[in-house]
Amino acid sequence: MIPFSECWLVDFEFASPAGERPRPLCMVALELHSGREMRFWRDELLSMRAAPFNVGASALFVAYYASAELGCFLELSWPLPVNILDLYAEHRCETNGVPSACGDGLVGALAIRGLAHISAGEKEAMRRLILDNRSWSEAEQAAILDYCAEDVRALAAMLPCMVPKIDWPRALLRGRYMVAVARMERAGTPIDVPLLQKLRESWDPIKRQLVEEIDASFGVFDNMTFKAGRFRDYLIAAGIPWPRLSSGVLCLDDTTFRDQAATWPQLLPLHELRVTLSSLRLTGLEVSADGRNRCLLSPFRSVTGRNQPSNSKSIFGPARWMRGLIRPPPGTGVAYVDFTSQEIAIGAALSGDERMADAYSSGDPYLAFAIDAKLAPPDATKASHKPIRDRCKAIVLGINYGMSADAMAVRAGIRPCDARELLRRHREVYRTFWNWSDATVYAALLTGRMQTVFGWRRRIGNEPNVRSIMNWPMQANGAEMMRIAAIAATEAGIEICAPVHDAFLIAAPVNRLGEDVALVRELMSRAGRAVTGGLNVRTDAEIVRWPDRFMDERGAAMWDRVMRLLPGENGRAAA
DNA sequence: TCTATATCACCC
DNA sequence: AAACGGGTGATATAGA
Repeated sequence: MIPFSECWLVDFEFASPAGERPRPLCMVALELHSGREMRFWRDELLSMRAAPFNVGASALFVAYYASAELGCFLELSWPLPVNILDLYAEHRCETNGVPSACGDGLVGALAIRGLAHISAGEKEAMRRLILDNRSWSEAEQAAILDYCAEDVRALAAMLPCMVPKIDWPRALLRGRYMVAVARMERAGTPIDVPLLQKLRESWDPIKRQLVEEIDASFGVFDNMTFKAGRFRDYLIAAGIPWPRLSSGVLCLDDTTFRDQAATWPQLLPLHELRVTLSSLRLTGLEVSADGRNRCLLSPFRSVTGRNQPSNSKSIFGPARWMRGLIRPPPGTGVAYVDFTSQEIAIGAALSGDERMADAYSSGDPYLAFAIDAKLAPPDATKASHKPIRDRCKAIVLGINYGMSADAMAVRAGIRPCDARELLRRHREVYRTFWNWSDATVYAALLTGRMQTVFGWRRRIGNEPNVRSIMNWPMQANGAEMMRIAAIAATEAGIEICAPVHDAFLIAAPVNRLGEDVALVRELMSRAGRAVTGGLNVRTDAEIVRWPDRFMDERGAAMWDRVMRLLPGENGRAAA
């Protein structure tokens, strides 16, 4: 039963060139109970000041991937629907964890429910016609509207199948998140376009020059590509032994190179060259004419319910140093506000382990573990007990991922037996957490299901990965916390440029930036408490005002290196 | 010559 | 037996 008197199924067709906001082309809306249908072409939509149907409290707005429709609402400056049901989000929630045989698009979602729809080929043909972006003949307009109406009828067919399984309050919360997604996708991240242009133009010649210079003494490149065969020949000639993978091919990863270069320093320039060449990817970055990096956030795409934007299209995808391209325009600033050790807080709260919660609340859960485990005295500090704190940090972080003692030993640079001992102490000190974690894993394996506090679900497949199940509550509830914070912040009028898994980049005029940062932190804290049931999840904020550029300190060295390669004068990193 | 796969690098 | 969770994507090499 649908608890609304009106139920409008809506689909827009629109074009959105890389990085640009959507350009609505047409819309079809169908009311489920009465069968009333309306169709509008672009010019009519532009003349309307609000949606031509009820979007108030008594009506339900239904769409597939609603952020697209809501993005069109924002573009048209229409008041947004109060109640949103996104069948994409519900489809994902219902089938999450089961490999999707036909994908998670509208066609696939219909197919697994035994509902026929137009073929993917026809859909592609129509998309091409729509993206053609010219003026369309009357016949073409009619064809596009028919196609749009076809999708709306598909929604009408799918909705009754899904209604019995819908958890309304939570489904509507997910719908509300899709508004936040539309707003974040619309805002985008400000980019230093002139510098980006320069990098794009100069990179190829720079690369060529670097390869020529450095490869002169190695001869392992063929034009611009590294050849494993030639490298092997070089190694033989130079008498350097080299590790191989089980498949027999040479190990060419960063760690192996670094280790080998410690013994044969002549390899250092080659290693540096490989690192430099592989780290700059600018071709896919979607930047609009107004200097904003915008891309689909792909909400609910991962098993944990996290957003999953394309790494090449988003500025937060590639290596961190490239974030130096983020630069607020004159008169404005940006802030990167992230949850501090979010997953530790969630684990402590959901398990009810007060000792772990205290460790989190102390501000340094790693040192607190060292003290709790009696590896450091109660008055130890980060400075006084750095080595033991570092070891404990590696253990605590590894535990999140279900890491083995051996892997932790490698990471912490300690002996496996010492890592095992630290792990044992962790289980002992935080027994409540471990009992909960073990029980959660058993329950998941027995029932084949898991769920977050706000109802994001996961089914367990045939070959469950226990480490994945162990980590899922932390990551999935973390994603939930982010969704709630995103809803609250966007509804409060904060401009969120992008969500970054446990952080937001926000933008504001400089005279309001401080206030906005304070507000977003308060709203994130509230979202934290909503998920943890009261434990305060702390946040950190990094503020950048024009004319400075954004910089992640872990990327500053590489940024400077690249800037030195560029011809002419270039701004240094402002951390 | 094109495509599939393995490997690697990066993000949180 | 493997033993680090969730991802995307580029590239080099093998195979059709």
